Amino acid sequence: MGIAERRLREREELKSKIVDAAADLFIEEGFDHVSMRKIAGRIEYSPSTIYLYFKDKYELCQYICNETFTGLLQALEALQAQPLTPEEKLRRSFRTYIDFGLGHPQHYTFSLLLPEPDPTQLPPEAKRAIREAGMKAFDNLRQGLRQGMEAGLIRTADLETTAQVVWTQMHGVTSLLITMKSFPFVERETLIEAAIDHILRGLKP
Amino acid sequence: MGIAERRLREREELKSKIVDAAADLFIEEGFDHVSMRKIAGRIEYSPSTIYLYFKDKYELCQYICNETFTGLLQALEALQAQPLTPEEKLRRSFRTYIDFGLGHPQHYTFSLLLPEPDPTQLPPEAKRAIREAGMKAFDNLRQGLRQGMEAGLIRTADLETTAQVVWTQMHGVTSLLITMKSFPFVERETLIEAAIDHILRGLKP
Amino acid sequence: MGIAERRLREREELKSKIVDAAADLFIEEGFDHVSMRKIAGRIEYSPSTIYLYFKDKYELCQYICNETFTGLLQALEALQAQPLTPEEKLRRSFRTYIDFGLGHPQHYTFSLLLPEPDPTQLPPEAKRAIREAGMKAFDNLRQGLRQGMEAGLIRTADLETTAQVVWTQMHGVTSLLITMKSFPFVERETLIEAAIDHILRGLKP
Amino acid sequence: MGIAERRLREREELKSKIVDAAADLFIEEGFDHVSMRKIAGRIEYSPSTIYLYFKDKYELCQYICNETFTGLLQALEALQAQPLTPEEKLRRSFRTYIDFGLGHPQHYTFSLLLPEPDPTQLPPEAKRAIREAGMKAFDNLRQGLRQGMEAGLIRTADLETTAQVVWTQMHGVTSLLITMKSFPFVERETLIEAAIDHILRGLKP
DNA sequence: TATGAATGAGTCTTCATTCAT
DNA sequence: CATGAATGAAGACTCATTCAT
Repeated sequence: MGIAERRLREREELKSKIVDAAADLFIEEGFDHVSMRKIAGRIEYSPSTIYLYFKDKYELCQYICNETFTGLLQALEALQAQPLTPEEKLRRSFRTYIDFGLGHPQHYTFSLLLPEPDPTQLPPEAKRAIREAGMKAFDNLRQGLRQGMEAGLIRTADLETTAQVVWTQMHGVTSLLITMKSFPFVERETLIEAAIDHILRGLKP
Repeated sequence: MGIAERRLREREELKSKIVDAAADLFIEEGFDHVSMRKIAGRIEYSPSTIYLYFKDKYELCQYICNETFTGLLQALEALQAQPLTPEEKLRRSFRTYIDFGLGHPQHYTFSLLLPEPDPTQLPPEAKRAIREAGMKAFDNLRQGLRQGMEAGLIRTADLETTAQVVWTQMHGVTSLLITMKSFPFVERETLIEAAIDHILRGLKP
Repeated sequence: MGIAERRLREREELKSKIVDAAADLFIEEGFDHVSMRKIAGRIEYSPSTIYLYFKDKYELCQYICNETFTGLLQALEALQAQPLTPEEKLRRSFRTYIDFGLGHPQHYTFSLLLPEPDPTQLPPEAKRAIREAGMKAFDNLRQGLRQGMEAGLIRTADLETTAQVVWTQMHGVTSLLITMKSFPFVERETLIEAAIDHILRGLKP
Repeated sequence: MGIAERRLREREELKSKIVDAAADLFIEEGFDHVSMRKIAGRIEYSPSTIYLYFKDKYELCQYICNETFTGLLQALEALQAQPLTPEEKLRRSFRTYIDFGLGHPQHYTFSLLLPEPDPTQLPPEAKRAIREAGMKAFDNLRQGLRQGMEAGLIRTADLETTAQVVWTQMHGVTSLLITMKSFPFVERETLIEAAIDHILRGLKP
């Protein structure tokens, strides 16, 4: 059985290698300019090997995005578990969201920045799967805001609308900082904190 | 003379056709998936014909973007000319920006949503040209905020930071509404107005 | 009739312009890289205008080559008319040939350097016409050698063979100097004179 | 093992096929008129297959030329090893050079006949590589002449100039016989021998 | 006479994918 | 399990040429 185990382990390792190489390339070159050849080249395997692990380019993408969005969700949930004031939780979860986006720009882009109808031509089913984790993260935000309203920290208003507005605003900073690398933004830290302050101020009762 | 005029008109018409077809395709498929062939096919001309009107794919893009950004700028400037209170001007200019983005989603996308390093590999010079009009529009926003601060309508803070934050927030709604067509947003009008209110509230002294 | 004359003159002038521009481009870029567009662009006329003067690219070429070979022939004939010793005539006609080639490298190339079967795909009839003048020039050489033999300046041998050998040798210097621009030849003048000396020495009785 | 061997052999065979087809086409149509498509068509493979064997058109060319120039060099070196008188060596090396050119007309053309600035637009580095073997062959000639001078068989003169003149003369016969297929040359063997005699006579002390 | 418009055939090249081994 | 070979479709772009005006 040692043999079987080793085989399995090796299999997982190669899959990881593929995913990592692909993810790096997404970041460096963007989805459309990542080719199976380039991925294969980077890990020094043949292109056809990738097809033993992923049905096609799209499945590979889907896998990558799922994998990292799960990361966001976990970070947000970990936050809930911490002994913080609701306000602090809120502020920190904004920051977590933004940092996540900036830390995984290509996945963020892939899932939230690309316009529909889908320029990547991902099969709809794949796309749905990719966005699922995003939805869960959104849910987390909604819960946080609800608690804030219940605690009187946040002016009462339609929860869903409020959550969506807040989301758009977090997304605003995140995406422009990714997108407009060459824009002469003020110091990044300053901008992010100012944005978060602005959002919170807009939520005050 | 009638002849020359007709020729010119026909030329303009075909140019329009090309631009429209290209813009549509950008919307439907994204920059990287628009090919000269596809554009040509859609208008039932030969691919080489397009080259009589645009030097290359990049020039075509640049043209499209310039064309519409100019539109935004004009709309914003028209607003300044109107006899409105500074606050009203501000609110309306937010709305104008958002509506513009939603009304020209692909141009907006093309100019503001695409991540860098540039997946389109537009020559930097072209990119710069495209963004110039955007810059002017941003300038317009900055002036509006300055007036607001001077009039005491807006809490005093670093003008540049404030302008950038506000921009990210307008961009947030605009881009998510474009990007996430399938997300179960609340009624669009409600969301936009809530977002603008939220931004303005965050600006209050 | 003044009008008709002017028209004719203008026609000839434009034809000249075309031919000159084309010849320059041949020199600069070589036959295969000269396009009708480029020629037209250089004289600031439209490509289709050229077709009013030449049936196609090949006819244009043919014209150019004929034109300049005629020049070689004239130079050689002028030499015959001069009061020179047969030996001097021979030496000078070698020099004339070589200088002509170096002075019109592209025409020389076009007519004498291109391998057959014809990479330019000139219709055979056109090619024949181009080479006709070359033949006349060769004839001139043959006569010179015959006179040399008759005068006892040249070792007697088969005239045709001798003429052909001499031609290949003149062609050797000429063509390599054109072809191998980057080869570290000794000083050009030295090389040419040495080559001519060598040819003449080989001809001595 | 048998499998791997067969694969390797098949690979070499296809590579040969490509090279042969390309070389034939170069001969028939000239560099500029050889397209990857045509090569592929001739061997009944798809164009993209060629790219599995050669990076691009230039690499293919370079390969072809290198391959045959190496042949010239070897033939010349083999000659040096033979127990011949210096004079005989000289005469035979002239003959070897000429025969080589006539035997590989397209490679000869490609390397020595094409005018510069380069109509083929080979990247300079490729061109350099191609010409290197040619240079070595020239060196071989120079050594032969030096020995001849030292042995008193050849009139003493500047070695470099002499070598270059001799080269141009060998090149003269070779290239005209390639180029002017339709010229009414005297019997080829006669011409070649006469040319060599002529060269040697010119070298006599 | 001159031209602007248009095109079809052709250029090199890249890529996702399949298949036999 | 992994791969090397092969391909067909598609990519941007150029060019000689025709034709109506």
